[in-house]
Amino acid sequence: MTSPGTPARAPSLRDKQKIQTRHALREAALKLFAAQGYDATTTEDIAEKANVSTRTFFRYFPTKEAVLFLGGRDWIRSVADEYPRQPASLSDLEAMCVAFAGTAPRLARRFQSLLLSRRAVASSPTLRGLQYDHQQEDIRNLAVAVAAHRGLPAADESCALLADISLLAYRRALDTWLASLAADDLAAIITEEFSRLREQIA
Amino acid sequence: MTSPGTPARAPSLRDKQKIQTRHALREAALKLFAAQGYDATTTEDIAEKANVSTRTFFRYFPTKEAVLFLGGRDWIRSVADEYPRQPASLSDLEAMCVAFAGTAPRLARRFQSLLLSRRAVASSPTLRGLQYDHQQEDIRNLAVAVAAHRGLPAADESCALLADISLLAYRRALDTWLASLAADDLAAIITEEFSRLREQIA
DNA sequence: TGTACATCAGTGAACGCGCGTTCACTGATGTAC
DNA sequence: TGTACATCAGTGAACGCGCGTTCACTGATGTAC
Repeated sequence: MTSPGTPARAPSLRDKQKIQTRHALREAALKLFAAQGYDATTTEDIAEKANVSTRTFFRYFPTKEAVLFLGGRDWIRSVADEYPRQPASLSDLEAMCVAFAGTAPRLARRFQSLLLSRRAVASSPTLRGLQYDHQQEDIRNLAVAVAAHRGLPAADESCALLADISLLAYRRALDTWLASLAADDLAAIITEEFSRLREQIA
Repeated sequence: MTSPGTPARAPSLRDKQKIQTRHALREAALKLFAAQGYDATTTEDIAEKANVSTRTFFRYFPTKEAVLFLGGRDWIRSVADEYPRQPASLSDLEAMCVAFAGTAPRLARRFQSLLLSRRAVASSPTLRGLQYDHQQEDIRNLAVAVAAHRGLPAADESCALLADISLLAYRRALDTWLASLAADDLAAIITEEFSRLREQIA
């Protein structure tokens, strides 16, 4: 929201410290959640690890949940952007597969933090619920991209279904990848999962 | 767990009262969650509506979450039983579709309570997380049935994927059905969703 | 460049609230004889 | 069938705990001159 009226000043020292504090809280929370579990970690623990007071925690995040950054909102956007650019010779699903595989390098760089995040989510139903919400949002966003590509004014059931299936395949690939504990060949795993998908439906 | 050593006595008055109390708590909770939301409903509210003390609530359920009965564990079992009985002339996915459609009448009878449950789940991330967990369990159970049908010793990735996709289609059908507020033709909606699935993959 | 004031990130302490537990008890139901 | 005792569902009150809020404050950073 950098409105035209607000010229982007260079970040002041204060701004940098704020960013630093926010980052420290996020990082501390992620590590603690992964290590001890979400419920076993108090906001006090997080604040302490980030070297600020509990009170400060709540100045940065309205709730304990909010400290976790689950949404890859820029990530799904890049998939949605990539999808319509695929050649018309590919089927819808093939195009989707390529679009997802294209994000693999970016994800590979976040491997460690994705692992921590996964462990954190595994520790708490609430976090699984929030992750589920993000998935639903991803489906909606991707469905809109599919609709646009098909020249439809809005996403219909079929667009949403394609998005849903594709994200399912992607999620399964991601799980396999993270469980393998090897930070490479995510793109290959994604491609494999999509072809398995075609096999099972045929 | 009716062990052979414990002959099933006729339920005593006490037993009946216990069942009744448990049922009253479940019912009260479901209605309150659907009406006011999960977080806005206290265990005290539930106990009061069920005409027992708060203390008694926790004698029946270890946590507030536990009062909701989200799992259709007998339901997924019936799908899993139905699936291998389909004629070999059907494809895996067609067989799955028929197996799911077969449970439609049973679900139609629970229409009202499913609607309430859906509204409750919509009100809280925690409940969505628990529902997600049940979905994962359903996938595993169904995958085992697929494996058995295919003569495999254990469920592999392909079995799990087929189960995952099928449940996805089923869930989408269920959503459409519940959103339509019409308690009939669930089987038709399921069949339609499965054929849409085939279209999108082809 | 230096001074005076304004802003604002961070803090401490006290508090409200709901979940879930512990303890000591009551009274209805069940059982032994 | 009737009495005496045992069991156990339900209760009230007090408490611990962690999330999240409110209030009043400090001291560092930013800005106006």
